[in-house]
Amino acid sequence: MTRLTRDDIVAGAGRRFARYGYHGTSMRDLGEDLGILGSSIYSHVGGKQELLVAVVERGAAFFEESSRDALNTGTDPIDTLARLIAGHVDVLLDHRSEARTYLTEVSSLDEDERRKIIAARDSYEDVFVGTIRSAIDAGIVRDDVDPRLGAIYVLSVLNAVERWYREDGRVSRSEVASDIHEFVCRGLYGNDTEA
Amino acid sequence: MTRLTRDDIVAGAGRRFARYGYHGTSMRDLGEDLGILGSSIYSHVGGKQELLVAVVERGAAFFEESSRDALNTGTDPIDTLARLIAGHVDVLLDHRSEARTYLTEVSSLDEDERRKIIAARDSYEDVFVGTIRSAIDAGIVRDDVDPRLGAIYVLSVLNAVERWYREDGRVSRSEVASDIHEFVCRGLYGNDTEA
DNA sequence: TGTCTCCCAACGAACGTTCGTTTGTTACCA
DNA sequence: TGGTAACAAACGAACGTTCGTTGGGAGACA
Repeated sequence: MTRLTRDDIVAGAGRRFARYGYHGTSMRDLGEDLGILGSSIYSHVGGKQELLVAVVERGAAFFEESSRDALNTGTDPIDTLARLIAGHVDVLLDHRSEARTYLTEVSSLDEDERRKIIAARDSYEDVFVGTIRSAIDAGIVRDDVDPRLGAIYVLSVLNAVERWYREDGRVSRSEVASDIHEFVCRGLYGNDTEA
Repeated sequence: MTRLTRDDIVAGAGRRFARYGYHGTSMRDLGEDLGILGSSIYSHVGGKQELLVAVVERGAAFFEESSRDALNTGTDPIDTLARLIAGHVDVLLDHRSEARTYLTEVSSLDEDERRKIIAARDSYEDVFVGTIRSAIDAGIVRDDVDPRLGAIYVLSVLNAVERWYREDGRVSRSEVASDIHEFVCRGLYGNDTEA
């Protein structure tokens, strides 16, 4: 029976929040997962809301880091978009609990923290918008695409991945990423394109 | 102060569940929305879980009806897909509370009901899968599209609409539907196609 | 090396509150 | 006058949280 660290508690909270939601999780439930009493959690953390903040901020940081990497290493708009997509899928599947909680429990955050997270989410979305806009300017993406709507569509497809992807399935995560990239670029019709 | 019907209660519950989630809603909260005491709700309904079931089943019925209409009136796979998309957007925006609760609170349902709803959701998805498969057979959709994945992508874009669409915005819901149709068919590149 | 002290994760009981729900009563409308 | 929507009070259970206590491990000193 080893002793737990604050990180253990936050990780456990993430798993619970992701599966049952913030309001569907009690401190005693969480303690049981961790093998301690609910009250013992307060040796590590100020309260339940503080746990949610910690989980959500971890999730936000993963996405932010991913988009920064894509912007730094992308050679052109479409390459950047491919990196954004692959990075998003990786974050989603490498950090499922934090990612899911980040995506679904924003409304359970207290006012101030919620504003911060919404701002972070908006600026992450802006990276997609800017990349698509650049691709339009470069003549790669058709010019009747609204960059903002396009970004929303791409992120909609991406965020849903976590809900249907099975780790033990016969399709790897990099295949998922490239399949999504192909879908959002070529669509269902997918006539040949020179890009 | 008119007296309320069971439908009023279910509608109010839908609004609360959609905004704050099932576990984030108390019977007293709900009563306050309706102008009565929380305990008075029990004059209309057996309990909280029964309210969730009623809301979710309404949501499921709307989607089921929409897909049936599309199948009955669609002239060809792509026309059917367009109708499925427009119908989905209409359900989402005409019945936001029920639709959102249906999409997000399945995990709060008791075992038996949850299984029923998941089955309903799967058979709704199957309509999209079948339509895409038909479109592949007809040579309209490229044959390297996995119909199941394609359906998931399309539904991912659709289900997200409710989260960003603003009724007072400058874009109508039918414009949303046709824009999404164009996106999922042609993608971002969107080279011309004869369809 | 032995022992002593301090630390702190974890306990277990209890706090006040809120939860979903039950019950008996009231007051209105058909 | 019968039926019932709504009230008001109360139930036990569960909630997030507090608090005094405990017990075992790490470092200091002899």
